[in-house]
Amino acid sequence: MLSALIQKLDLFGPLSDEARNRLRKLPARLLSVAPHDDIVREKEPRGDVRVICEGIAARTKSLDGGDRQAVLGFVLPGEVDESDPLADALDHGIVALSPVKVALLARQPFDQLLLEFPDLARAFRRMARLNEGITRMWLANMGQRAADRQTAHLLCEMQVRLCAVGMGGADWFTNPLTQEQFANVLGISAVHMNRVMQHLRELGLIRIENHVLRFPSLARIHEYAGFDPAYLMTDARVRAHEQAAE
Amino acid sequence: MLSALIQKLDLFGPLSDEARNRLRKLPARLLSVAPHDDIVREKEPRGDVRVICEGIAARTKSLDGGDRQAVLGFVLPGEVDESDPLADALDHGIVALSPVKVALLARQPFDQLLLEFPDLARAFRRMARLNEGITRMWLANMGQRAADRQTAHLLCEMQVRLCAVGMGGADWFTNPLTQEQFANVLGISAVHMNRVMQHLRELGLIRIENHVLRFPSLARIHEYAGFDPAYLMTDARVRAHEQAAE
DNA sequence: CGTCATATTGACTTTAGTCAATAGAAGTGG
DNA sequence: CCACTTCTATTGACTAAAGTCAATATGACG
Repeated sequence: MLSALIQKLDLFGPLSDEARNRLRKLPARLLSVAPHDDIVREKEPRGDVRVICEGIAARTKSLDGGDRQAVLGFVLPGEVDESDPLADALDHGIVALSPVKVALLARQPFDQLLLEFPDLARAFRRMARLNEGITRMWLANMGQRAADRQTAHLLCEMQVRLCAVGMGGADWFTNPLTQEQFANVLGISAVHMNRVMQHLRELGLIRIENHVLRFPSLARIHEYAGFDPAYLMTDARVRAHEQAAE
Repeated sequence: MLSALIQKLDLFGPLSDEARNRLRKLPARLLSVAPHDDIVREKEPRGDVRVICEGIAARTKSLDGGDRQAVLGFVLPGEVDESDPLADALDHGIVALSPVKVALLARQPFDQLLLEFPDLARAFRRMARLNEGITRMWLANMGQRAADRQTAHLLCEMQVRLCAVGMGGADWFTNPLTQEQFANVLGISAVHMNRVMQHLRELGLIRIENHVLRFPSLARIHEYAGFDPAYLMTDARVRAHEQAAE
């Protein structure tokens, strides 16, 4: 049930077998959530630790008394509801974007485990730090540039991240989002999102068949988007992993 | 020299006198930086810890090979260059927005001090967490809403934060930024920024004399901006402080 | 007094939003 | 498997927001 989490943590600092086993044995319940439903409501008092096992969710913050819902980032399989599992509370909500399976881990034994295994706590902190970097990149990407560049950048990021959780390959990924959801993430209208997608297709930067989004040329869309995957730390994590394997 | 830092840390978790003294005695140099000059360059290898003592700086990320420079957040007096002082490196630069005085603390003794005084480390972590919350709020605020609301929101935030470092009062602050800098922060053009400012003045939401920006009615601009100061944790910090004083 | 940075204005272009309608795809019950 | 509903994608026409270019004030300061 927690294999996605364990696999991901492992990339951030190899876990001992014992930590791994203890994590696996934590009291947990599995929950299915339909797209558009809340996984954690904003301002909800801190409860169980939520681990996304399957599907994709988004961190959201509602504005203007609920009129708009800003998307702060994605939560992918293997990630937890709080960027820092030791934080007091969540200042934002989490909503399912696709059908999602969530594991609920009892808070108390979880916290206990982090105290017992500093390596585990460290892996979580690193994961949190990666997410902060991604948030900063989103902030830089959005608001500063034209919608088509933003979109291209987002797609590049999704390719790398979804690839890491088995939802894609070297130049493609299985797209879990509707255009309306993309629009919401970037804060633009759905109509405009549609036109941007067409534009990217006309430029030959993306191709879509079924729900597979493919980049005819990685180099070209990276260039167009100004995308440098360094901030996703894929390399560093792979390196860490390889070291661990030795 | 480090009084701003110590005062701020104190709000996040009262420091022992010893921690305070040791912090004060760290090997340090003081540096003056002119507006527009770099305090930390992006991708610069990790060096001394920089503490802003006076003035205001911004975290920035350059896009499209240096054409644009996105602003990720402010660094105010008492804050350090890295949100988490234990992080490996900085994924962004820091540039002075006004004349700034920076203290450079030798990295090694600083790290050592954090290990010796877990309370100190904890205060830094809390400060980092606050900054993450602010970044998320910026992400939500920008990109989603019209420029005049964004601007109003930013001004509300600045009032609270600058007030906390002695650059303002209950309904005003000494504005350290030019309109061009504001425009850059919000990712809009300087011309549009100017028109937005005029609009806010016409609405009676702000008033400017010399470099003092005043809100004729806190309630009205908060309402207009959809601003809720909770994310700045001013209350929590004040409470923590009061408890400490007992 | 002259110079430089900052703020302001006007005219015009581009980007994105809104409204409304239509076309396609996917899913459901019979 | 088909008819039907519903969600998703697409299009056109029009409006509003923001950018760009260029000129002109306004102010701070040596």
